[in-house]
Amino acid sequence: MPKSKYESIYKDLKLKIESGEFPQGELLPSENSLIPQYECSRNTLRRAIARLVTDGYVQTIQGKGVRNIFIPVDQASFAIGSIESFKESASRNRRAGSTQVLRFVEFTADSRVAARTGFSEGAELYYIQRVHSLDGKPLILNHNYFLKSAVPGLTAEIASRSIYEYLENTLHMTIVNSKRVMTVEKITQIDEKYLELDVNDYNCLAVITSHTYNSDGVMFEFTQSRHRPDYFRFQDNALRRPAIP
Amino acid sequence: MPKSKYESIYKDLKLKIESGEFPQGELLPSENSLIPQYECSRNTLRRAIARLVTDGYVQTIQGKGVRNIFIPVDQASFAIGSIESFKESASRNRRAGSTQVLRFVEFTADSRVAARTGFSEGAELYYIQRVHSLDGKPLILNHNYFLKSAVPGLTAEIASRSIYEYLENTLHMTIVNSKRVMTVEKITQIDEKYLELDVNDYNCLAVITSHTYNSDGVMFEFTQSRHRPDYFRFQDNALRRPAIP
DNA sequence: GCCGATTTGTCCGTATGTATC
DNA sequence: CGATACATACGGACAAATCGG
Repeated sequence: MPKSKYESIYKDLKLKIESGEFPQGELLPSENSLIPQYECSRNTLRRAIARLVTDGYVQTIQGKGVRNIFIPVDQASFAIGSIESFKESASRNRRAGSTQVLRFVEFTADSRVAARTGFSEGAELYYIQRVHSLDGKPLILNHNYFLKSAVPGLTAEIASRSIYEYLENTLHMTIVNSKRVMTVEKITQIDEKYLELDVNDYNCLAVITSHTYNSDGVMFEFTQSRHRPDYFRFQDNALRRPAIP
Repeated sequence: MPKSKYESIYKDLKLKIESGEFPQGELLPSENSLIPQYECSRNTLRRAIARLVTDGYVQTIQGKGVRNIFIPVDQASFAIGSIESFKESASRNRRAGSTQVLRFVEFTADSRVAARTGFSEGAELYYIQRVHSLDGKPLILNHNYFLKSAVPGLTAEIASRSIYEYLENTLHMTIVNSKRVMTVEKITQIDEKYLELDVNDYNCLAVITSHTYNSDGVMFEFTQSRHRPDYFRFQDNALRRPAIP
């Protein structure tokens, strides 16, 4: 049940590209030939194609056509540019994911926490510490801070399944925007313990710090994800020129 | 001399947001009030705003308005989601950047190189090894492979300044798309030497591997960038729902 | 080099839907 | 409920780039 026409066209084209229906490296059928197939206006088709561009699936070339530059990636990876929960990543990569909740506390942000997370001082927060494992191997240590007023009723039980599923399906919250910063940091004793690392092997890990906003423009989540370096792999598709359509 | 109307509107709004002309966390003037100011159609204005959304500058909320969620970042960082040369990053962060060319060779891709880079076997390539420094401190060790047929006339002298400047201003090539993968790897002796690292300190670094395409859809560059971990910082802005407008 | 056909890029005006207040 | 604001969709016009004759 796609909400909009351009989205269903986008999904259909994406599927056809992934399945190899369009030859790799070649041009897709022209706009004018696709428009009657989808029974849509030119703008609507172009919108669908614009999304394929930002996905890195195709490249438009003025005067020539739309080139299919899709390359399948078989390795497990996390996507950049889109927000994905661990559970979604696991299922996309067809792996068995599991989550263990180490800590679940409610507290009030003091000045130190406020400065670090971006929440205001005095805000009521949940702090959740979790380990995500794939095929039984611990890969990610997560430190989550959620704004209680925006995410009421969170429990350790929910945290052990999927917080995002709860936010979207139960609270009907719309997650929109996430500002993320990636860095590399030294491992701590906590990392060593829960990610089963050995300092003599890797002595640092990949850290992703994110501020996430809901559709009301409220920052409701601050998270630090600490990734095992040997299983960390982030993908990105960067555009130099246009960016939108 | 902005090429298009929507781009100049985008730049103007972006500037006004950065300069604090619109209050932080508040709504921007509505579309209908901005349209007469820019003397444009609604579509054109919405296109400009859509780019601000992907930049993480604003968030549109149906029925309410467009919220300014811009937060200035003062730390030096590299942008994800857009392609930027080292020289551009340095100047954006107002730092003194310098580049040292360690190796500059021309060779033919054998099967091993072809498999690793994605170029076809037998392709004529440039291989360039460079160190980028900021304020005299070596930060990035770059291994570049360029397709000779697409990037003719490259010299070590050009490589010591800016290859992208040469590509765009002299060869008039349009760089469009770059697929990137970020990982964390152990440091090698080469890294240790040129990035002045100490294995007893950090024993790994951030690696960004990228395949870059020009406007003809030709992959003309394969690059591996190895970043000093203590100065590595990548920013990203992720969108969960739409992606385009 | 020119010209015309094709193809993508930009821009406009309008109508309708949907969410917020 | 009506007014406001953003979201989707359509159709048309012209510009710019590419390609073949």
